[in-house]
Amino acid sequence: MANIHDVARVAGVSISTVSYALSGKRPIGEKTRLRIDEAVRELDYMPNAAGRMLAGTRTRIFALTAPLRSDTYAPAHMAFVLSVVTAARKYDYDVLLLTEDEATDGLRRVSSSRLVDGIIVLDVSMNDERADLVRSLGVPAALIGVPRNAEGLVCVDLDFEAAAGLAVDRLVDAGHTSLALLGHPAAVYERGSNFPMRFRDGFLRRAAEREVAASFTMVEKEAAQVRSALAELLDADQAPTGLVVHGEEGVHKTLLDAVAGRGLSIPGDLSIIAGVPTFDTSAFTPPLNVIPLIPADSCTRAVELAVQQLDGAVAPRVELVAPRYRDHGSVAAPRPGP
Amino acid sequence: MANIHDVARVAGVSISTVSYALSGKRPIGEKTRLRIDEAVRELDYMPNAAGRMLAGTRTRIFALTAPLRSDTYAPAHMAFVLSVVTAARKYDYDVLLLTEDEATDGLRRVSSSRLVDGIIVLDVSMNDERADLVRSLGVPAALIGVPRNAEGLVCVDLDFEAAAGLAVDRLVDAGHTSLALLGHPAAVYERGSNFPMRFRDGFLRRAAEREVAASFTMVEKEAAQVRSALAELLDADQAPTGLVVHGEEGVHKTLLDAVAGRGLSIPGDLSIIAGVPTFDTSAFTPPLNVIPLIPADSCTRAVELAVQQLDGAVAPRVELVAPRYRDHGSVAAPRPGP
DNA sequence: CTGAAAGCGCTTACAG
DNA sequence: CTGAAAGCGCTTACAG
Repeated sequence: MANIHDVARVAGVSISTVSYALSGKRPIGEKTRLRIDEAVRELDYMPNAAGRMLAGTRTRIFALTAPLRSDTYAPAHMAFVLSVVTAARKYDYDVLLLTEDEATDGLRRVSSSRLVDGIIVLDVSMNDERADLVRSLGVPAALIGVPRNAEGLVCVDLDFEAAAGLAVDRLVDAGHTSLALLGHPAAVYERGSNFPMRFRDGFLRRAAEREVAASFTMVEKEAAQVRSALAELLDADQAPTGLVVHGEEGVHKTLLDAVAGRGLSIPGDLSIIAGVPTFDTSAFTPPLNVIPLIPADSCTRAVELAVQQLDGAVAPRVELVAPRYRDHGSVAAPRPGP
Repeated sequence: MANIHDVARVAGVSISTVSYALSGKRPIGEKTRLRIDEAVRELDYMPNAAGRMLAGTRTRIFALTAPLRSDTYAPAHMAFVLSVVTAARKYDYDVLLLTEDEATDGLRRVSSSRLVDGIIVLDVSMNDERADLVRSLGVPAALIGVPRNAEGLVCVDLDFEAAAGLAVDRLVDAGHTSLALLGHPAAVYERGSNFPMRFRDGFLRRAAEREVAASFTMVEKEAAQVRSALAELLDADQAPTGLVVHGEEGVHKTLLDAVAGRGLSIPGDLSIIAGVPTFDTSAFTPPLNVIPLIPADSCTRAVELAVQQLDGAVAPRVELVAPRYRDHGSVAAPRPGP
């Protein structure tokens, strides 16, 4: 395999000229450049990665730590992982994948051996030991998700409060005055992640601001529980006409079944918006309006912030990504009351 | 950050002694080793990865190319990716993740820049351009899955034929004389992957060998189609009493619903075995006996074969991983005939 | 059992 | 606009 000396010899220049020509870090004469380009092509030269790493200041590798917790939804997880890789490649960075069982040891290892220039931390939970580790390592890092203690860290996450607020706005704008949020199982609110809480709080706050009735119900996954939660809501006085659902894919499907089972049509009798799912709600029957959790949005920004840290200090921050709304026809004006 | 010279100075030895002490490649005197160990601890020394790569013969990094095709089942895909990383770590290897959109370019890049020592190719399809590329690159590589042209390549895969044969054996051993295989949708057999075919062939061959009646039906995903396929089988003369199911998670669930809907019990009226799923059939109602596709089995072996190629040539091969059988109580003797 | 030294393949001041 | 040379941090013959 050809090295930089071979290229220099064939092109009749010094290796530093080859290096500069390839990196573009200093101007190269027209004819010189052409000869180098040709030598590179002729020899099928590609710079040796280890040589670059050692001589340069960058390894051009990021570590990605992506735990697969039991409550992680695999397709979403995968989408995040791939989005990080895709975003990193735009900056000519490769991504080293670290798994859960080596979460902190792996981070320690790749950063103290200088294998990586920085770290992307995926799926950060409230009490995430990786957050504290990253802080103490002092390595460039961007977290996707917000730990309880985000001091000194660069975090990116969807603006869950705004997302819930957006759902409320769309329903209220359509004329609804009684809303309900069907949330995750109770255990989720007691445990690690904080985004279900942020979503719930955003929902209730915005509903209050818009001066509409609003309720919040935690829904267990079992079909029977979903059905009874729905029944309880719809059979009450002042039954909500607009629902926001924040839960797993299965819960959405069961819910839609249950709604149909009660002879209700969407959006004729009931308007529904899916809150920050990572799955596709446009294939549901009927398709649901949605405020999706878009992996590429957070991941692109996280990679960007990691790259920026390499060139200079980036102020610690929690950066919230704006939610988006997609209309699939599941929201309409409520039926006129009796 | 401390380097090897710092350690040598603190320990009062030469850097070569430090290097050998750390690598264990030559015997070191008792006291010398202790002083080095202490210096390492005191300085919190960790060898620089780029330095090792450049001076040594290994980068200790494998590339993993893991396309996410539309028909890929994400949770399984993720399990394979994580299994590769976990297996690689056992050999002190890290894993660089390459995505679909950079599949061949990425492989070319990381191998000609010598960033990686070898390549693990995931989810190989019949006509996989990555297979041809890997062959032409001449880089150590292990493929998981078998391309149409496997010449010169090291491939690992589940023995799908044996898996289907095992399912047949278990049913026949239990006393069944009429079996049916419910397979994937027709499109799957017309397209890329070859394992559904191998599973089907193994099923039919073993059934013939065991001299029992056997049928094969391709089943579309829609619930109605699953129900009608089942009805057609069970309403026939000589209806099968033992089913093997090779399909997606949803199809299994629909099938179990349909069986229950017909008032049939498992395994009382019908014995069922799930063929090579990547999901958990023990949580179904009822739990299903299963010949699982175990990511760790294939991935561990693939990584092992990749590592072996670094030390010496490994003969090209298609190595089939033996299937395993897990009993969850969904197979019993058939009801005595009328 | 240990050391001095060459060399891996680059990048980047320094110099002209 | 270009080159000679130092140096990044290791590993590994070579030598004793």
